[in-house]
Amino acid sequence: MKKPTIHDVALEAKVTPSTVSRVMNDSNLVKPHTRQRVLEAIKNLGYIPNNTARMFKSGKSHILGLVVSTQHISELSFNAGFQSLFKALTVKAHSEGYNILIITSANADAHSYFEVIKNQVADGFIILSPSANESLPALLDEAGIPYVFNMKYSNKPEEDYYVTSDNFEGGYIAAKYLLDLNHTDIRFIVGLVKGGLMSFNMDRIAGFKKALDEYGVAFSDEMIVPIPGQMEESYNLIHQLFQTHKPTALMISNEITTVAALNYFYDHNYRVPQDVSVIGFGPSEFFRNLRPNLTSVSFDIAWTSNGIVDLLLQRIESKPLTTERSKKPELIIRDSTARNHSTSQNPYSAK
Amino acid sequence: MKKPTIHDVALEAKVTPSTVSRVMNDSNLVKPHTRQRVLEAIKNLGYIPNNTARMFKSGKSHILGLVVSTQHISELSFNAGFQSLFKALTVKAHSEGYNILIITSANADAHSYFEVIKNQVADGFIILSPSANESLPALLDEAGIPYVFNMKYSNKPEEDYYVTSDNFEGGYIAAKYLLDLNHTDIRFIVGLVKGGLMSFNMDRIAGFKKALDEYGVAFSDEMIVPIPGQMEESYNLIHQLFQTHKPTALMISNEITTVAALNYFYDHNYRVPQDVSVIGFGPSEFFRNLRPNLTSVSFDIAWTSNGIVDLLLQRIESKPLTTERSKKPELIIRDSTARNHSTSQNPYSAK
DNA sequence: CTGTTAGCGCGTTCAG
DNA sequence: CTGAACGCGCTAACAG
Repeated sequence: MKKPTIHDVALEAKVTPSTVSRVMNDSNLVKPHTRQRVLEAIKNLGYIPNNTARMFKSGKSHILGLVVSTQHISELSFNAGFQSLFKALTVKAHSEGYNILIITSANADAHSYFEVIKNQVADGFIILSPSANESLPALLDEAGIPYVFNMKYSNKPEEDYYVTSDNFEGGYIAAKYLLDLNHTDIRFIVGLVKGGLMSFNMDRIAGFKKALDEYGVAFSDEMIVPIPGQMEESYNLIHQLFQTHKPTALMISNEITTVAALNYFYDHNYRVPQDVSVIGFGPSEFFRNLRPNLTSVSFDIAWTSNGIVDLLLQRIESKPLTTERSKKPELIIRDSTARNHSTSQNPYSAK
Repeated sequence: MKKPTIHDVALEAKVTPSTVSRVMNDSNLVKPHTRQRVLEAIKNLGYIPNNTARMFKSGKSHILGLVVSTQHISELSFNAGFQSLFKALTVKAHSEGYNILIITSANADAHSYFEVIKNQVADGFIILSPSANESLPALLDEAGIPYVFNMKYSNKPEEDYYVTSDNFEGGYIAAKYLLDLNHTDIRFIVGLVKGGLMSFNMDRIAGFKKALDEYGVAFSDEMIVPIPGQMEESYNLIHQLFQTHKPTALMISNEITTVAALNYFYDHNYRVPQDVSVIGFGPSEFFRNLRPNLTSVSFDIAWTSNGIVDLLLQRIESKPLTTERSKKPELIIRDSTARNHSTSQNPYSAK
């Protein structure tokens, strides 16, 4: 009835548990004949080693905790970036002999995150899009828990464990391309988490500003449109935006809002790109499968994911940290962007 | 340097490990003053209990293994059903005090699955869309490993642990609605896994046939169009299909192919629903956010997910199995279906 | 209320 | 090549 242990196998095979252990771990210190007997006993009893005990004994779980906010989980649909990340992390972890444990926390403050994390079994943690404040790394460091973020976290990158796309560059190349197409009346729609901007959006905005600056176009706060929600809320806010003033070009920092915008344009007979140019941010495959095909700043999420896992494993194994932290994205030009022929200027940024 | 153990805390607080353990587990058998001392020692040393040891001791991991094929993982984008399931399972498991461990297997045969599963730490397993053959339940049962599938698995439901949507009903109501709209030239596109039909698609097809039968429309094999692939392959096969013969209505059993079909129609100026009616299968939110809004057979994935977790926990805790195994889906009528005015008949099913 | 004792299942010494 | 002995960190049973 009860599950057989290594001891039961030992009795059955007329050896000691040590020998069974050696067989289980492919030690070559076992005579073929003995091994044979043990193997048979294992089969007879249907013995399955207690993995918890093995973890306990070895001190390694071969599990990586993937920490995501419940908000993030609930945004899974149409959130192509998260999907790709999740997929690539899983595949990479698996190829390194690790499994992914999903850990969610309803509250995203540093203390809640830490509480949840420290009660988990994992060799290290991948923390996605932390909106927790800056004390989280300190808590984790103090507890000796290895972790890696998927974005810059503090303002001191040299103390920071993360692997990310170069978001500054992303904002920059998107804006530059639109400016080249004679757009100046641009809106940059960025997601909000709990009312605040994530670091990656701040970086994209900085890149956006740099491009404007290079082209002598004045920046104004109205160009940044924060969208604090999901599909429906995004849709409504796009509606509101276009009721007030129709920009000639949109940069949209998250995929859900991008879909919402395209749906809005479809429903209201705005033509993309004739009436409005649109640039998305995220994994290329996603935008290729939208209609119209979307010009997008394309992040190499497989690269990021591999880097995150590599860096984390280096930390876990106390090896030198050789992983590159950042990679430049690429602008993929498709059918959603066109030259601006109107004279429409950002009404707010008139010099 | 080394992480402090319960023993170190005991020394620091001048008590025994048992007392520390009591404090950690909120036992009320500790004098407030002693508790205070222990709590301080814990804080001073930054003590974090060894979760592996706790798991080992208690024999429970509070982890549910989610077994998915690597193929499934790689189809994550646009696979709304899987996304919803994943999300809802995570949320539900979390609300029950469990975490989800992602387990993937490149090979989907029963033996590979079993090998992977038995080397994992989890109290039970949720096995998604198993394409493994029927021996998997037997292997699991023999090893005493609790599991639940997300679809009927064997042909003996009474021996089967699963919670699913009623797929027969799904196929039936979709076909019936199209028949009511005067469509007879219908194609039912179903996904293929490793060249075979999953049980849920077989059920949907059976429902489809029943409706045809009720309306006196002859079934022919050509009405079932297997699509063995992802976005691009789906797109090409839709193209091929419409080159050969244009049906007046499409039922599409998976979301990726649905998107591919809509993209194909967009690219080739087919109007939905004027030129072709389309019904999707999956979670409602997904189809509501497509353009045109898609009529769909809507599965209550939250219900299914909750049921899967409930049933699994009942098995884990050896409680009576009270969970319902199946729920009828609902047909949500939106903008992608219209009455057929042509006289086009399924050329293969002419009586 | 607190301490003592014992053991979960396994792997790794160290002897032989 | 195999066995005996020990301990990983924690908790539960039993004493006191």
